[in-house]
This record gives sequence, C-alpha cells and structure tokens, in this order.
Amino acid sequence: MVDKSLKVLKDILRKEGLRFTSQRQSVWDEIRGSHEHRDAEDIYMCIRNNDVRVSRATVYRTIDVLVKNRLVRKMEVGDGRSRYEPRLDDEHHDHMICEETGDIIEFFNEELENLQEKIANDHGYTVVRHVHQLFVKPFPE
Amino acid sequence: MVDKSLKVLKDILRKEGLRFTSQRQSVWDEIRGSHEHRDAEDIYMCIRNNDVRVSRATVYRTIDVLVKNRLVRKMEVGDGRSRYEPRLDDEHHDHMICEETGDIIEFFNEELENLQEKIANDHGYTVVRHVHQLFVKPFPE
DNA sequence: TCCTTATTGAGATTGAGTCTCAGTGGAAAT
DNA sequence: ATTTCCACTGAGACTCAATCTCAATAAGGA
Ligand SMILES: [Mn+2]
Ligand SMILES: [Mn+2]
Ligand SMILES: [Zn+2]
Ligand SMILES: [Zn+2]
Repeated sequence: MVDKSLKVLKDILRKEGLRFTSQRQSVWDEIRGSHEHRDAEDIYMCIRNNDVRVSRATVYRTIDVLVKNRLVRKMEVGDGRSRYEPRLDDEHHDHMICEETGDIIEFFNEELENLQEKIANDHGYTVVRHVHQLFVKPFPE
Repeated sequence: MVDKSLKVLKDILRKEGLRFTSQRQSVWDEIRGSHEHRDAEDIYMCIRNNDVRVSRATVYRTIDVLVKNRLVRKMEVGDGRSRYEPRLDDEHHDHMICEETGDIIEFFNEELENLQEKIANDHGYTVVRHVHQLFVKPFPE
C-alpha cells in the first residue's frame, strides 16, 4: 500500500518531468494518511512535527502538483483557507458541512449528478466540474 | 421603484440601529442598479466614477450590512474575490459559470432543491444554505 | 442650533498564497 | 564512484483582498 502510493507519486513526477524528493514524498504521505479535509498550514505543521524539514512554499508547490494530477482534491469552505483531501479511490462525492460542529459529511447521489448534467445540457453546456455544498444543522431533539 | 428601494434600505438601517448616510445609499444603489455578479473593487470604482466620494472600507462595511439583511447575495467563484448580486425579487437560484467566456448563467430547479433537502434529511440534517455551481463549457460546433 | 456619538476615509495591518534567488541535491552520464 | 547539470528547496520578500485603526466628520435627536 505504501509502496503502491509511492509508485503512483513517482510515476506522476516522471510524467511531469519533475524530480522525486523527500519533501514531495512527505507532503503526499501526510495528505494520503488522513481522510480529513485539511488546510495547508495544518499539513505543513504536521509534517514538521514528524521532524521532517520542509517549507510552506514547498508544501504549496507540491499540493499544486498533486491537485493537477488528481491525487488530491482542493475545496473551499468559504473561510479563505483552501482544504485538501486525498483522492484514494477517486470516487466523486460532494460535501455537507455542519455549521454547528464543523463536521464535513460526504455524500454522493447519482440522480443529483444526472440532473445537474441535464440542466447544463438544456442550456447548451457540458459540466466540466461542479461545487455542491450543503451547509446544514442537525435536527432538533 | 427608487423610492421603494430607498425605503427598504432606511428600514433596514433603522432596524439595525444604524444611520442613513449618502455612502450607504450609493453602495446599495450601485449594486441594485445591475444584475451582474460584481466584485467589491468594481462596485467601488463605479461609485467613484459617478463622482461620489466613498472609501473601500465603507463599501466593504456597507456590503456586509446588505448581505446580512438579505438585500445582497455574496458568492465566491474561486478566484479569491467575492462577488455580489442584488436580491431584488429574492427568488433563489444557482449558478452555471462558463469557463471559456466567464459568463454566469442563473438556473433554478425545484427537483434539485428537493433532492438535496432529502439527502440532508436522510443524514439527520436540515439545509441552512447551499452552494451549487456548475463550471461548464459550451457544446462543440 | 447644539450635542452626542455613529460613521467615514487614509493608510496601516492581516493572512493565505506566491515569488525570488542563492544554495542544495537528484539523477543521468561517464 | 565521480562528475556535472540544473531542478528543487527554503527564508523571507511580496501580493492582494479584506479588515482594522483612529482622528476628523456628519447624522439626527433634543
Ligand atoms: Mn440550489
Ligand atoms: Mn446570480
Ligand atoms: Zn456532485
Ligand atoms: Zn470529501
């Protein structure tokens, strides 16, 4: 599993004509190791707490490569800090954000996906990507 | 129409315990006068081009009041600048953003709205607000 | 008109993210 | 293994939207 993820990273770097470095591996390992939706500062600090020397600039630069090559997904929740999550299985999902707890719940609904594609088509467009976020509150009681 | 919009603004300011000022009227007039999705800098510059003296700080502060009181809707398109649109009739709609032309097309689909509410309910939540943006490309030919 | 105090504006500040560039190190070639 | 080249890194400067500060201004009630 670790070997496979390492190979995935190396293949991407080769494809992009980039060199394999310990910093790039650290960033990918850090993101890959958690299913949470974390900001760059959190990823940066966690890597450093593992006694790995890396700079913010390199974290940001590496994330860009990972996002471009679909190993990582970038999302904005509206607070000015981008969040990142690994795309391990690469199955699409959208997000429900609880405004009381900050919890992020993932969901996928085929019907919803088809419907939005249909709506775009009716306007003469194809959907390239989409953002669908439900800001929610738990039911009372 | 102008009188009515003026009254709406004055009522809101009174309710909030805020004073009516020419700057606040200018900001509301500027946003109200266009159906586009504009950023703060654009709104600011247009007001000043009409020879009204106003500062960026006041534009931002006034927009906050208007957004809080649902006269204006705030949205992010992902480029780091918030966009604002008037909520004249206050009918909800979502956005389709053309990645080739930058055009923003508005749409509303009852079925979509109901479906997302149902999805949230199934997880034990109520939808407080939502963001649904389709980044699209025109069909070829 | 007077008086209190909310509002304003110039400019400083914040903070996420980007850029610069001299020094470092990956890896291909020998 | 050694050399060589040049991509990569990191400290810190920089960007830019947005917020904050605070002295001067102007609502608007008395
Ligand atoms: Mn909607
Ligand atoms: Mn709109
Ligand atoms: Zn979706
Ligand atoms: Zn997710």
